[in-house]
Amino acid sequence: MTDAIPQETAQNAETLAETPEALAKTFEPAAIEAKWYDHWETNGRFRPERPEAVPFTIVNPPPNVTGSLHIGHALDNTLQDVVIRYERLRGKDALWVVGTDHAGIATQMVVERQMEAQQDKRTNYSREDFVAKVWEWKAQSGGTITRQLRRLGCSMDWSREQFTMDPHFTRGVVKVFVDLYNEGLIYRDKRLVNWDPRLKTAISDLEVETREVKGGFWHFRYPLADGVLREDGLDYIEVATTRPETMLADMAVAVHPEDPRYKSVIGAFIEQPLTGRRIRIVADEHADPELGSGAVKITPGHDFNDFEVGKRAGIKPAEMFNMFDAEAQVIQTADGLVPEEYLGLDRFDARTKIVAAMKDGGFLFPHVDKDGVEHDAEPRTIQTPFGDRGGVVIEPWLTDQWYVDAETLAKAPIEAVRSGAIEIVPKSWEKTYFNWMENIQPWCVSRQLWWGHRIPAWYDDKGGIYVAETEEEAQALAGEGVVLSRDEDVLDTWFSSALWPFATLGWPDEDAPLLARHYPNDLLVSGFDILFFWCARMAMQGLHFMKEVPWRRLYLHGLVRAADGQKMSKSKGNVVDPLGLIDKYGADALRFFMCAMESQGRDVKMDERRVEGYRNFATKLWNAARFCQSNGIGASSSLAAPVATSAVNRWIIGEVVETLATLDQAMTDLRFDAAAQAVYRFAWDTFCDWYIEFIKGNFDAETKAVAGWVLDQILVMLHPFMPFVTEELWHALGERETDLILARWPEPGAAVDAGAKAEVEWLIALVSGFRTAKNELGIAPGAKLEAWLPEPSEATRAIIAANGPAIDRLARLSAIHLTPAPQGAAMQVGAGDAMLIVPLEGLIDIAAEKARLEKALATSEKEAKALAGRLSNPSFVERAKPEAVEKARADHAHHTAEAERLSAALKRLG
RNA sequence: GGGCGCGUAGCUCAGCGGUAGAGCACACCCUUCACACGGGUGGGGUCGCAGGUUCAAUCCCUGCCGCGCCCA
Repeated sequence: MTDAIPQETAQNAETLAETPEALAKTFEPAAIEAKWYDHWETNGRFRPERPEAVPFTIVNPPPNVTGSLHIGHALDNTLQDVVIRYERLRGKDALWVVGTDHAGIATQMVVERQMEAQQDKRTNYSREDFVAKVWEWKAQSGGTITRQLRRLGCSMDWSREQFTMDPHFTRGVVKVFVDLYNEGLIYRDKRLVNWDPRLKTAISDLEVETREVKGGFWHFRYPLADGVLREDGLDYIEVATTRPETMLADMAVAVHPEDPRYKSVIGAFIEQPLTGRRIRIVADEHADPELGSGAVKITPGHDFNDFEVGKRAGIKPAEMFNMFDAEAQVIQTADGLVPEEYLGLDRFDARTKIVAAMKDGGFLFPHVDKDGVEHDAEPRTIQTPFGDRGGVVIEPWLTDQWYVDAETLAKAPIEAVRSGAIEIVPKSWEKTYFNWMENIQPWCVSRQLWWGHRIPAWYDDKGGIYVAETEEEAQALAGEGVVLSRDEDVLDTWFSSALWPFATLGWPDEDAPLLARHYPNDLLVSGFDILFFWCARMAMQGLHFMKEVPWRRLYLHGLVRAADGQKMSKSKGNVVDPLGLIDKYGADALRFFMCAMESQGRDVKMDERRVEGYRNFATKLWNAARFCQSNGIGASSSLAAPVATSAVNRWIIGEVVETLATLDQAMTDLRFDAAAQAVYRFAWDTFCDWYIEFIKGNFDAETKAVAGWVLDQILVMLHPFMPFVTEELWHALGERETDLILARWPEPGAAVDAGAKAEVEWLIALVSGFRTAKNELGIAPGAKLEAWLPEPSEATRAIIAANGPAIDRLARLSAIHLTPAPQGAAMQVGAGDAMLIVPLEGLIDIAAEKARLEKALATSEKEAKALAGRLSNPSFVERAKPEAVEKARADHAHHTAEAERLSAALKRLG
């Protein structure tokens, strides 16, 4: 194409394919992929200089530096690459930001695991030395996933690759923390957090997975103190719990204020059996009279519900008993009442021991099952919180942590989606988004880790807090001579990745040139599984700091599942390695599969046979190009469709126009499946199966020009989906002024020619009709026949006259006589309004031909009858849309005429 | 308990008011000079079930059954 965008035409000619050589018979992806990727990247093709062009921006969800490419990345990145390549071809200044995430917990775990393997551990090092080791590890192994993204063909701007712990990014993170603190949107608070006793850090609500675990419900006798009796005379209260060990930190027993069983003892005391602690009976609506005994033990320091009950009962968080250390082993409570024998026990060992002690003391009510057998506990399924990384049971633990006022920050993002400033695609996710955003809880952002962004807060020895971007500034705030120590904790990784859409563009530098041009981003493509973790938080921080939405559209795709529909997981052993699929079928085939299967709102089920099918598609295209090449059809020199006179050429140009419209619409709607299907059908069904067959043996100058042009349009339209094979063919077909990746999106400047379309469709009907008839009558497909067509319409006569060679070759008719047919048994084939007669006296099975025609007649009659029925219904004619009535009339006429032709044909057979 | 989604040909999936499609698989034919990773032809579906709205429902509404995910 000569109409390439000027600044890209000056290319290094040596890097382009030399004089076209004959293509090999089979398409072998591996060598081609490596060659072109390297060519694109080293020649800056992913981000050409286009200062005048409309910007288009996507930021890539940064994969963990620890990661390697899994099938979900393959889906996510394929979709982004398709969009970016599409927009780049359309001439936009397309920027695809790429980088990796430091992934605090995951990365620290990886390095610690390596140390473990060498009988070493993190705490053998200073913080600085350990962090240095992580950086070393990152330098060594951090590039795995970025290399793998290249194999997928992703055209990211590697020249600006980012890392969330790059100095400028860290500056952004620190500024955000300090600014939010100064605005009162970040604060330090003592409350219960989700504590992971394995990783020894707090985690956020989102990082907790609730799983069902088989557990027990133990019922205990809690004796009333001071000789108090209940109204019914009993001297104890029965409490039940799924976590008996927490009784070491019990601070109350709660009963419903209206519960008649306990009303009289509200305010009295319990003397706990094991600790001897005196705890008060409090009234609280949290206690459900219908549930168990109606009384619940309250451990405010170790249970989220109890924490609230405790606060309502006037217990301050600082006074709440804590009975666990960071590893969830029993420690002494502030009142010193935990018996020696429990100290140091793991929480689950403590549970066993406590149950035994209570039982021995006669304080356990056994559970009697339906067979009358006694058990210590009633078996129950317990909703149990687990850490998503550490995999152990989460312990609610009372600590000081940093919290973000998410509720305030969520307001603008909610409004942005409501107003349409952010469009969520598919729309069905909006409800989930609103539901979460509107019920959002304070976000705990501090993590007790070493790898990450250290919190910019300093403390003096009197508990004063100084938050500043640097130690000097903190010192200035505290005053000279005050001894400060920095907060030991780091920030939640998602706190930093929330800044990805703008910190990657240079923020907070005021003169960052990319920022104004590429923020807001145009689109974000992400899995729905990180809608809350990442997308929602980007929206919060983006709107707060940039005062604008981070992206105009948010596309959420599903998961890639195993062939049986199960979630892929290492433990199930059903993971499919995308690189293995690329090795086997090529990156183009895997990419096309991902697109073809990506219909909005549905998970993608892995189906290797489909990947294979799309590999076949690439080969099909390869061979079509090879055929064209061998017949002198090559690179087109025009963006616009060539001038065409023949019907077949005018028809195929119209088909390009229609395909392009379908494709553009699908891309606008982000319907990747529809887009892929449009190109697939055009390339295979229309171009290969019909157009090429029509032009075989007739390669005049016009046809060569049109064929070359159409093939080019296929390459351009298919390029976003299958970049490698298309780029290879692009160059193989002739000298080019630009690589395909920077070519121009089709602008045929032509329209559909209705006459040509009707003509070719008549020919297709003729050819198909003969193929079917021969097949059903057992006539060799290659047999050449002669046909008679008495009294053809003018249009039909013209088509036959103009398409002699094609009719001869495809319909395998040596002649169509426009005269009355000879008498005798004949095969009869319909095409449009014509019924062609092929006398085959003695050659065909008349019964079979009769059956064939009768079957077709029955179909036509059935259709005609159904339509007649509808048309005779007055309410249909009156109430249905006029177009529907019109269509029904036309269809009815068509089927009636068809039925007439078929009965006439049957009559001729006798 | 609340929310979302799914149930369409043997399989994987489109379609979502005018009477059902694709790819693969299957059957039959074809060593046609681009391609057997191919060409041609064909069989196969009461569109989960039951009601309702409508001239007309796979498509809209209600209920039910089954499956999955998310949040309590």
